[in-house]
Amino acid sequence: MTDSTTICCPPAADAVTVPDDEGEANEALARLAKAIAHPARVAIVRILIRRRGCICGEIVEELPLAQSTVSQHLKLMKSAGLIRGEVDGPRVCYCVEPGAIALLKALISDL
Amino acid sequence: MTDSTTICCPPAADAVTVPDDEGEANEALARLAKAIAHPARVAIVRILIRRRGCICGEIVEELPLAQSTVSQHLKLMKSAGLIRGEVDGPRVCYCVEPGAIALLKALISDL
DNA sequence: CTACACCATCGTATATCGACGATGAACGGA
DNA sequence: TCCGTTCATCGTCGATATACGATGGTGTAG
Repeated sequence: MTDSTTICCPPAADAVTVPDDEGEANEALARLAKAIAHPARVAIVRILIRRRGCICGEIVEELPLAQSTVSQHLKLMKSAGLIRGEVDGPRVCYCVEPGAIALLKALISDL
Repeated sequence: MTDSTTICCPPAADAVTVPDDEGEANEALARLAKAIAHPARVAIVRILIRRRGCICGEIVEELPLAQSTVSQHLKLMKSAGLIRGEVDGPRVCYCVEPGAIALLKALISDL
């Protein structure tokens, strides 16, 4: 079974909890905005959303960047809580964290 | 006439044009996201939205930052096209660029 | 067990950010 | 005209971002 779509990728986004405190909301928005504040990272997020299933090596193939550079971008977004990565044998399965995307959308639209 | 609300601050956001090309959309989203990828800048944007009128020295008073630091953040957001600044005598009137906010919201919600 | 594929990490170099104090430029009021 | 207010810019410093090649670690296949 090498079908990556069965490994990770949570079901869907449930309720989003926007922070009450404005300072916390500012920090959360700044953190998530920074996570996509680069064209390559926006492209990665789009890829992860488009293919519901997760990937990693395929991302490298779709972008004009070195493998180490893509890995760095993934690490940055993972530490920001925007994406998730799970090991599937020799490969790693990345996917968007649904709650984080929903929170980002809520924080932006509440502006 | 020192009423700053009469100086700048455009009427409202009209139609938003999201770029067709995905690469351009990625760059636009990354540029706008970077403009708010800092808690202080999110706070500034909120201030500019809350008071419909524009400000500048008042921003410095509301934030725990030096005047030069606030000026740098304003410059960064202005060069990103997120805000606008018009001279009103000795003071400068800042306000949000409605189209840019609308574009940001559209790009995020289209994710 | 060996070899390969996949990905993370390290090390490096350059550029930008983020903060501050100090200085400069523009304008209005006395 | 001279002064005070307001804001931008300069110079500096440490921290972070961005990119790459090289290396290492882990798991699968043969």
